[in-house]
Amino acid sequence: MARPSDTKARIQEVARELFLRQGVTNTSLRQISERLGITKPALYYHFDSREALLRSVIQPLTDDLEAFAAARRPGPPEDLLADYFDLAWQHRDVLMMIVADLSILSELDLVGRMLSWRETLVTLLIGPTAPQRARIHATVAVGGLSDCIVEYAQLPAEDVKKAAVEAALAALHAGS
Amino acid sequence: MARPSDTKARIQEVARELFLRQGVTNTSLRQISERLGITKPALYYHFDSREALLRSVIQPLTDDLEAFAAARRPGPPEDLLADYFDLAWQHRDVLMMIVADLSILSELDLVGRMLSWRETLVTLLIGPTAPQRARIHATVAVGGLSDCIVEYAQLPAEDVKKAAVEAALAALHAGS
DNA sequence: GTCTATACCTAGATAGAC
DNA sequence: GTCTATCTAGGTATAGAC
Repeated sequence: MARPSDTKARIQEVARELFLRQGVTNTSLRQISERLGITKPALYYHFDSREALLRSVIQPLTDDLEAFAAARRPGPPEDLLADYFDLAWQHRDVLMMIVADLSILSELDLVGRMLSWRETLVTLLIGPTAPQRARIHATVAVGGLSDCIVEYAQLPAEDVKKAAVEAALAALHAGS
Repeated sequence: MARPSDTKARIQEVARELFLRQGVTNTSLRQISERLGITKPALYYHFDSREALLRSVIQPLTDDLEAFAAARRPGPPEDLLADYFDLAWQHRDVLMMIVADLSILSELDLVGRMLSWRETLVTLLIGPTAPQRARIHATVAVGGLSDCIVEYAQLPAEDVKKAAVEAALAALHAGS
């Protein structure tokens, strides 16, 4: 056991679990280390800082969002919204963690990237020259859709997806 | 000047300003006291704890939400959504503060009350017996509307209100 | 290469003098 | 009503033993 760097993976697992269950701010390095039966400073051998540890927990989500924004081409809004839903749904646990403590976005300098991903999605939905009214409609669509991910995380994915995407589409096309 | 308890009001002002500008978590009692030219323990004469101080900053919003939920009767969704928009818009600075650090909701035991207000609004919109699909539509509507308050807080209220309410209405009635 | 012991800082909070 | 002094708990980080 404990092939050399099992420990690093075990730290990530425990950190992820505690971050999810009791929030990022309310989880101390001491708790994590005690849970593992090692001392606090031992964590620093594997991670440069608490921030680096947190970053590693969030990375799967940011990687996927980055790839989505980079690879996506304009297309039918229903497909874009559905694919965005699927991506977010896959990472709904980490999303809930972030929503519960949005200050981690600024801590990790993720605010800009988040805005840029959202901007990309909105532009894919309504095009680059749309007026502000359409932009607000798109914000209701994307924002409302995202809220459903977190709010109905424990329901069957397909039910939530169908209803949420149709509502988002309606918001997008409001008054046209 | 400094009628005896000016100081309490001055503390609130400074705390509010710092909480808004740099976030609740990132604002210490030391910063607040230094800004006022008094010492940290002096704050404790006026407020029992940091939490009590934070609570007093948020209170105008919670009072208004409480009154809204208590007094409102079912009516046309466009009126309900418009009135809810107005109320939230009035308190958009405090709302941004909360959104930037949602963990303060659980710190102040406000999660339950928030859910209950939202529940009340949803029920006013779609009635008490509506199926889950309608409930999800309403969540997109209310969630998307709220997102716009925070995202477009610096634009003219009327422009945002018109576009956001019409998109929320469309989401609410999607597929019917 | 892996972890322990330890140092040091800042936070919120309290006691008691003035 | 405000101050000095101090406490405790937690945080990050380093030096060095094994």
